[in-house]
Amino acid sequence: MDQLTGTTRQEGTHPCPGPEEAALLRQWDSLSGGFRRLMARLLDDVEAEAGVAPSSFQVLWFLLNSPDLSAPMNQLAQTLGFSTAGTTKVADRLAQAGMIERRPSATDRRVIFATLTDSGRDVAGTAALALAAALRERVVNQLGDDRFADLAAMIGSLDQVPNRPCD
Amino acid sequence: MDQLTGTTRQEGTHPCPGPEEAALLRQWDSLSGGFRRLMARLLDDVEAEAGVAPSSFQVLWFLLNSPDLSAPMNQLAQTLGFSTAGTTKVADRLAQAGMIERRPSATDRRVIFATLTDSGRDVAGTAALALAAALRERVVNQLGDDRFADLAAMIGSLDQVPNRPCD
DNA sequence: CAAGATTGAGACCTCAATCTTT
DNA sequence: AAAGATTGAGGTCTCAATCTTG
Repeated sequence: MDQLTGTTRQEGTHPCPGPEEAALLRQWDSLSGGFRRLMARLLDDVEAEAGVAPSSFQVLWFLLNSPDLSAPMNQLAQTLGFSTAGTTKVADRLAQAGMIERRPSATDRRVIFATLTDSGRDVAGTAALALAAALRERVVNQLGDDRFADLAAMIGSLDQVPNRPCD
Repeated sequence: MDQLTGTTRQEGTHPCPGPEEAALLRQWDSLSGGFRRLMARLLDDVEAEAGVAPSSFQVLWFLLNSPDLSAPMNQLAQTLGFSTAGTTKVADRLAQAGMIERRPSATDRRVIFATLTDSGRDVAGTAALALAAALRERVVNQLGDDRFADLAAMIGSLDQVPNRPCD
């Protein structure tokens, strides 16, 4: 029994997690699966009410909270967690649908600003209301306000970059 | 102000969430974003150590915990949360890589069993150990055992299907 | 050369249609 | 019919390469 890894490893056998690791992994399975299903239900609600796909909605909501209802492609990629290439194509679809417009920056001609159109503003608001309603119904009402806040705080505490040596 | 929806809706303006909804949505943004980034880091660790993609790992791990190291395609689709079509192609890749074999069922000739090969068993074990290690380092050690259990329990309580009338 | 954005090729999943078996 | 599995077409994202600007 390897004290460091918890592996039970014998000659001629396969590497395999011990009972402690197995229990941990099963917990993680239900956690990640549950979160994935929850997310899917919420986004399905949004798509049913506002007719907008998840990644598109994330862009619309970000722009709705941005000054002048616009932001450079760069920032959109960051909030989406997408590559810049993927972000370009999300923006293509939104522009094709008439929800955003592309405007080159005056100060730095490399950057392109995405700006909400009037119709994009409507869709963004409608979708946001739909998500908020679904959240209250499916999450906050089930957990209670404080446990929901605990949940958000726990995940947030895990999201700190551990690669900042000292600041 | 619409007491029911929290919308501030005036003539000639756009639908837009009020301050309460906006705060809720921002909380959700950081929650879902944090979870997504966490998941990505864990699965990157697994892929770096065992060279196996997320959906493939999920299948391998499920088979490793199944009797006779095998399960029908049907069950794989359920645990993946994929369509049966998508599951077929994940199995195609795993079979191509020599990690699983397809065996038709003796009792019901519609079903196909996916079975771990010897090499698949190795990869599954290695990947599981890698994920367990990453989980301990990035999650359990940060949160503590009980808060991690709380987290899993909260998400689990949200995962009950609300469409079961009475049982 | 580095940074921002885009393009094309490729990987992965879904939907609709199909085939086989029950 | 209905259920299990597969196929082909289509949509979405990533990677590598490219182009432009700083």
